[in-house]
Amino acid sequence: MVTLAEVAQHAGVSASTVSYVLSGKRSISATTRHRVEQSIRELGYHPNAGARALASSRSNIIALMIPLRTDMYVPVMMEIAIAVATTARTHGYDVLLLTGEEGPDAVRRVTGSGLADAMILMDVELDDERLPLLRDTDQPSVLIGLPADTSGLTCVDLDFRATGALCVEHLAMLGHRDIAVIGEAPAVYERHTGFAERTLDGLRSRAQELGARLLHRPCEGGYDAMAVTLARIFDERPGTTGFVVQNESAVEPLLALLRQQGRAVPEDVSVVAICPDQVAVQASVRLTSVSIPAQEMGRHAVEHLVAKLDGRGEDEVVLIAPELTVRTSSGPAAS
Amino acid sequence: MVTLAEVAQHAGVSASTVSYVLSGKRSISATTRHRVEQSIRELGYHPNAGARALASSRSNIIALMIPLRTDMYVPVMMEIAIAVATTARTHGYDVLLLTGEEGPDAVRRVTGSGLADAMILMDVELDDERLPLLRDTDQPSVLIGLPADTSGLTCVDLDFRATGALCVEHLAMLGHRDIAVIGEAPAVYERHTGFAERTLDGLRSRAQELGARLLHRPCEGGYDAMAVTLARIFDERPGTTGFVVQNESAVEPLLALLRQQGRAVPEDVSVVAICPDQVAVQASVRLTSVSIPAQEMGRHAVEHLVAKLDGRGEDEVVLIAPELTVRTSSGPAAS
DNA sequence: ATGAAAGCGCTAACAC
DNA sequence: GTGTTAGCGCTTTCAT
Repeated sequence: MVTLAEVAQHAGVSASTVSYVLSGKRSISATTRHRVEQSIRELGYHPNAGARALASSRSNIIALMIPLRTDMYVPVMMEIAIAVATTARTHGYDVLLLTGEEGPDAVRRVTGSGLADAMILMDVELDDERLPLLRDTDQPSVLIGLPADTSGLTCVDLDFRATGALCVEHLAMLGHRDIAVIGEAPAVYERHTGFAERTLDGLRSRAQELGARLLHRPCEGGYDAMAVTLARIFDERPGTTGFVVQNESAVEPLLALLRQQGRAVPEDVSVVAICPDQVAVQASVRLTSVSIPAQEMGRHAVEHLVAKLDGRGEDEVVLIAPELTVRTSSGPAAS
Repeated sequence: MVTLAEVAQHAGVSASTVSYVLSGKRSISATTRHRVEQSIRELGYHPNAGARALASSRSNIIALMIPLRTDMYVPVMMEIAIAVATTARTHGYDVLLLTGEEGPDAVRRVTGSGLADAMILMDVELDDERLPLLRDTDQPSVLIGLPADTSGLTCVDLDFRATGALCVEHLAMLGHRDIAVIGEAPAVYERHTGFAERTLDGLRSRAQELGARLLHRPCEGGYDAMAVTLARIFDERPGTTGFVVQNESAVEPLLALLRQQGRAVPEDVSVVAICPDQVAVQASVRLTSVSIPAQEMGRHAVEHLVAKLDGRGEDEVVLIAPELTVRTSSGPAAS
């Protein structure tokens, strides 16, 4: 293993000079810099992470807590994780992957041990038990998702309320009066996941403003569950012509069932999905949808964190504006 | 920040005693152990990761390199990543998330800096450029996936050759003679991904042995691509009655298209999928499938790594035997 | 623009 | 069974 001292000796300078060449924290003459860089290359030197962390009390690591569950939005989580990792690298940080399993203890462990300089939490619940710890520590953090009380926290999320509103609006403008919402699995609502409730809020209030009738039904994924849900919906509201789907694993079953029942999309019923673009494009009908900006959220979270670590950056709530892409699953209501 | 020295003082013992209580590397009398543990709790002590890494030259971190691409098996990757993270925790390790982006440099950086004690590589290509580096270093590593030359390496993977054979066997036993294989996107084959080629090998050799005719077609995901591919297949081999699908995003489109063409599953055609169980169960027809044991692979990789780090554990190639679950998408060939 | 040297908090000989 | 102490490799004052 090559040490900084060896590099210093090889280059004929002192250890501190090598250190400063590396950090750029003080000016170095061009000649010595080049000599040092040359030695570094020749010897294949890599600074020791532990020593660096100990001396500087900076690990250059960002912790990312992902949910343990894989019942929901897996591709989105993955995309966020990848965006976090690649963005972090461009700022000189690595990413430590934590699962929700340890719960609040993970937060204590990471902040207490100096393993990471900052953390990003995904899958935040409305009243998340990790939040008090985050408020108590001076370690910067960013939530992806929105808890009930955001005071003293930085959050990044899609504006799900606006997303709900946008979906209803699109359908209402097309003349749809009876709109059904296919939601996430009941468990998601039971654990009060913020995005699901906020979407519902947006859907409901906008529907009321526009005089549309809304029927919301949570739905487990899959074909069978969707069949039951759909039957109930048409039972209660036979005149339903608009659908909003916020459940990836219900999308294709819904389309298949509608087809099977002889209801043409978009001639007889319109469908708007809230899902990643990939899902919307690959579905058997190209879906009008609001996409989930996974990459943007991940990138944003890291950049905010880096700003905080550099002493810039305030606490704030960033809500990303939803964008609805019209594809071929929505059209004017049959009259 | 609470240090080990402070704990020692508070407990009225020396620093080394505290250290040994923590590591269990020498016997401590019950009374001192309790006093120390008490102090640790009272003061809320957490060992400093950097200091520990420096002094012990062990970071207690395992690096996990995941592919940057998200065109394939995203839920599987996620499941592996989660299994790796949780298993690692049970052994006292944390997981550093690296994307393939940096390529071989990431390997150099991590081994060189002592950031991680070991690494797990996913998405290994047949002739992966990271392999020489792994062979050169004495840092333990495990590949999830199988390169062409496994000498000096430890690998864990589903036995895809046996998987292919098993699928053909199942269909052949049911009397199917003309079998079509819907594969991954062409790009996957072009980059010589090991699992895709090995599956194909298994399919082909077993088909030959059993006297079945095989038609292999790569396929981009999605409905439109699948429609084109399917048309071609029935064009070339009108008598096709068996399908093997190894492409998650082709599964549902295939089923929808078959339905649309009036080909009943499993009465007219049988379908066997190679995919996660979740996909097989949630599809519009419950699919006979060979599942991808993501959890098992992740767990296995970590446990092998931990064994190596503890001085146990040999290099070896672990091929997990495929299991085919019969569901309702396969049946006797129409005669 | 460069050097010397004092730690950072912990581990692991080495003593007893 | 416990204490003493010398580093681990780096950063960062304080000098010059």
